[in-house]
Parts: sequence; C-alpha cells; structure tokens
Amino acid sequence: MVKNLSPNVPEIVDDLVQLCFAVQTILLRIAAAHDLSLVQMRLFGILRDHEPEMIALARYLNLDKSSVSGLIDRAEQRGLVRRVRVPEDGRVFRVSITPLGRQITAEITTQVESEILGLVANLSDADRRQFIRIASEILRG
Amino acid sequence: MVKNLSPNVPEIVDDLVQLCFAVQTILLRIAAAHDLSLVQMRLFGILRDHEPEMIALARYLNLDKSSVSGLIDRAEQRGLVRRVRVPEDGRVFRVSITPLGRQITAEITTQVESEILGLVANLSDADRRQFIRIASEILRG
DNA sequence: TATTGTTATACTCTATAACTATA
DNA sequence: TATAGTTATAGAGTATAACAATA
Repeated sequence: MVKNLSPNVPEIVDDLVQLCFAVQTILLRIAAAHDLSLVQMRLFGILRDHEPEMIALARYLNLDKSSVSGLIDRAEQRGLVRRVRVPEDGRVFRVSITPLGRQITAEITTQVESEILGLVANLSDADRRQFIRIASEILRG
Repeated sequence: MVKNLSPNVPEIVDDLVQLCFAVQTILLRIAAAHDLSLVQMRLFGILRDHEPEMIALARYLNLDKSSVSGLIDRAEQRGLVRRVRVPEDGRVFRVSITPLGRQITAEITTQVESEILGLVANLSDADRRQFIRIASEILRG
C-alpha cells in the first residue's frame, strides 16, 4: 500500500525512489540505534578519511556553516569529534574524529553493510554483477 | 571525493547507498523548492490516493501520533490539507488533501519524474529493462 | 576588505508524557 | 478502561543575519 509515486510515472522512477526509501529506512534505523541522525552518519563517513575545515564540511554536507557549528558542537560534547586549530591560519579549525567516534563509525559500517547485503541476498550472482554494472553507469556515467 | 562507505565494503552496498543518496538529493531539492520536507512530500504522496486517519498516517510515516498532529497542523495552516470529522467515531479525523495541495503534489510529481529520468538518461534501453527487473527483485522478492 | 567561524534568533521536526474527549 | 488525538515540553537540526577574529 502507498507504493507508487503515481500510476503514470515510469516504473524505473518508481523503483529508484522505492529503492532509495528501502536503503534510507535501513540507514535511519541503524543511525537511530546509535543516537545519530543521517547527517551525523554522513559526517562520520567523511571524518573517517578526512580532517576537513568547517567550511569544507558545510560544502560536503550541503549545510550552512552555522548549522555545521551546531552539529560539531553536539558531536564534540559527546566526545565523538574534536576541533583542532590550524597553525597556518588562526581562523580555521579542522574537525577530527576521536577514537570513540571511530569505534562507533566502525560498528555502524559493519551493520550497514550487513543489512544492505540482506536487501540483495536473494539476487543471483549474475544479477548482482549486472546491478553493480548498471548502478556504476548511473552514478559515474 | 568522500565516495566510499569503506574500502572493504562490497561494491554493491556502496552503490546502493550512493544511488540512494543521489535520489535523496534530487527529492530534497525539489521538496525544498516547494517549502516542503521529505516527510511532507511522502505525506502528499499518501494523501493523493488516500484519506487516512491520523493514527494510520503515524504508522505509514513511522512517526509518533503527536508528530503527525504538528505535521498536519502546519500543512493545514498552509491550506494544503483538511481534517475531516468521521460520523461513525467522534474521536477520529480523516486527513484530506485540498485542491491547492493536490496541485503542488502534481507539480512535484512531474519534477521528480523528470529529474530521476535524467539520472538514467544515459542508460541503454536494455540496461533500463535489466535495472527494472533487478530492482523489482530486490523490492518485491 | 574578505574570510572563517560563532552566536542570536526563529522555525520545523521529533519524541515522551500528560491530557481531553469519545468509545 | 481503552483509543484517537492534542498539548506541553524539550531537544536536534536548519537557515538568516549579525558578529568577532584573523587574513
């Protein structure tokens, strides 16, 4: 019930939106289990491999810099990230993930992997290869 | 940049999450252009074909009933929905979309369709058929 | 002057708990 | 008592505008 975007919408649009919704639901549930929002989940996905400046984070997350201030404030209060001063420019911080933040990120990554794999568990190997090929086409031209 | 969930995560998981993110970005942008949240967009997707009770809406949207109260309050103030009394049970409302709400929903549907189609514009017809087949497999077994 | 980041403010969105009205 | 829905409250998340510090 409440399945289709519209009877007249091409099936591929409907499928993409529904697929997005299914993945979204999984991500939301896992994030919530760790008391994180989806944006925070994305934040930690970034921080695992980067130490961005606040303004770069705003760009990555498509948020206003003031929103990032609050986001980092709350994460810092929970001991998940740190603001690190940059010697070259007194205005700038880099945001760095803490060991605790890294541990939570690792747990989340494992869970996400497992649950998303569950979503495609019934596909044949051939279909899984096809899907990866077509998805790559969509995502990276 | 900031592309992969992790180097060790299977490619199909990464692709699904990224595909979800791409769709999400489109939906968010279109919703925002109409001053709506993603949840409101889902709400109107439901109301186009249904007149649910508040409690059913809470179930569909996976929200607490108090959250739905606020959601419907704000939509009602903007003239997009109406609360309709049910004669059989004095406690119950049905939520009904107004002509204005229906018009906005139609605009959004058209835009979403067009932008999502743009995402798969470069696929061959064969790949598009394959994708629909595999997506159906994932979504509906 | 321009840039980086924070703060003040206001609003949406969400859940929990307490409440009202109806069954 | 039980159910449908609202209200009070608190907190996250967001943007805009004004601000401080640094360049």
